[in-house]
Amino acid sequence: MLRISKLTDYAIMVMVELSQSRGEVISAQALAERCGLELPTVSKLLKLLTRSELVQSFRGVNGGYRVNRPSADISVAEVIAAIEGPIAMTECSVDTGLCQQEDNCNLRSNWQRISLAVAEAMQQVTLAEMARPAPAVTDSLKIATFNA
Amino acid sequence: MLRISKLTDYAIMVMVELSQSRGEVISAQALAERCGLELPTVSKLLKLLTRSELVQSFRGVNGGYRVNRPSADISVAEVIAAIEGPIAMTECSVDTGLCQQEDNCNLRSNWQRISLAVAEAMQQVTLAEMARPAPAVTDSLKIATFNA
DNA sequence: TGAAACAGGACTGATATAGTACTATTTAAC
DNA sequence: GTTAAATAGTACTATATCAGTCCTGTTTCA
Ligand code: FES
Ligand code: FES
Repeated sequence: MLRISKLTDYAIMVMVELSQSRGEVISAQALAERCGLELPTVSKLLKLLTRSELVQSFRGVNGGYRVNRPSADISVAEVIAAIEGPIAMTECSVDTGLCQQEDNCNLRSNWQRISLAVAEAMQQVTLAEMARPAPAVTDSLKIATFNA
Repeated sequence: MLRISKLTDYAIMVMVELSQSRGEVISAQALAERCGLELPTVSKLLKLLTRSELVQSFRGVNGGYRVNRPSADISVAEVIAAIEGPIAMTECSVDTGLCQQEDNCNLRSNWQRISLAVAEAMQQVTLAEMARPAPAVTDSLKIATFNA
């Protein structure tokens, strides 16, 4: 299904929530409640998001997490990359020597281009946009995803 | 990493090989050899590709598989969909009621749009293009995938 | 009738994901 | 200083998915 992991999905929810209170420090606990997720899970995500510097953390009493950039400046692609690593459809899209097929196969450069196109598509969607429902997708468009 | 499964990768290899001999019937065994893959694996893939009518199968002695459409008319997206199902980033992109978060979360319509954009990116790449190496991806572009 | 080839499904081992738990560290308030 | 609140880091386990294989049946041609 070419899907993002559940954790990544949660991460988007958390980031959307956080970025709606830009500048405010919010604890993992509070975020978990607002998003309807478990604390340990949210906690794990926030650690990853902190490492990627998408959010800033504050330890100690009254600590928590904060996002500095405006939500319109943070792309979905960044959040995905923070949780899952590089947006790459195959091992070989990231670097040479990683794909088992590399000897027999010269699809590598093409996979790189496809990965790039996918990454760009997701880079154009910001958290600000995610925060409000998009116009419904029509059935005629839906066909493109090869839904049954 | 948002990657396609290995099987899907193999499927593209097989389809590229097959589509380069358009109209010719080739056995699973022969395809396995040409692609450097195991017969049972290739066999499994070809069954799936047949169900999606991307290839046509012929049973019995001298049987095998054939592709009818020109390689320039078959998109990578179709092959992915044949192996993995709909191109959808989240459960809820496919249909309502499938995503656990649906009560708490109104990202659904946005995920649908993103899935659509991704699908469209891959629909524009044909097997004919996959068959020959693409121009190298430059480093400046590579950044878009958030490689380290 | 027999061999070549696909169809369908079932099974197994390996791998990745999801979720949790534990310990250490930092900070503010008292 | 002590305590409590909160994050950091890591390790662990159960589960689900994926990859790969195998078996049995069916079709077709020689
Ligand atoms: S798919 Fe990675 S080298 Fe061909
Ligand atoms: S991500 Fe599926 S409903 Fe929100």
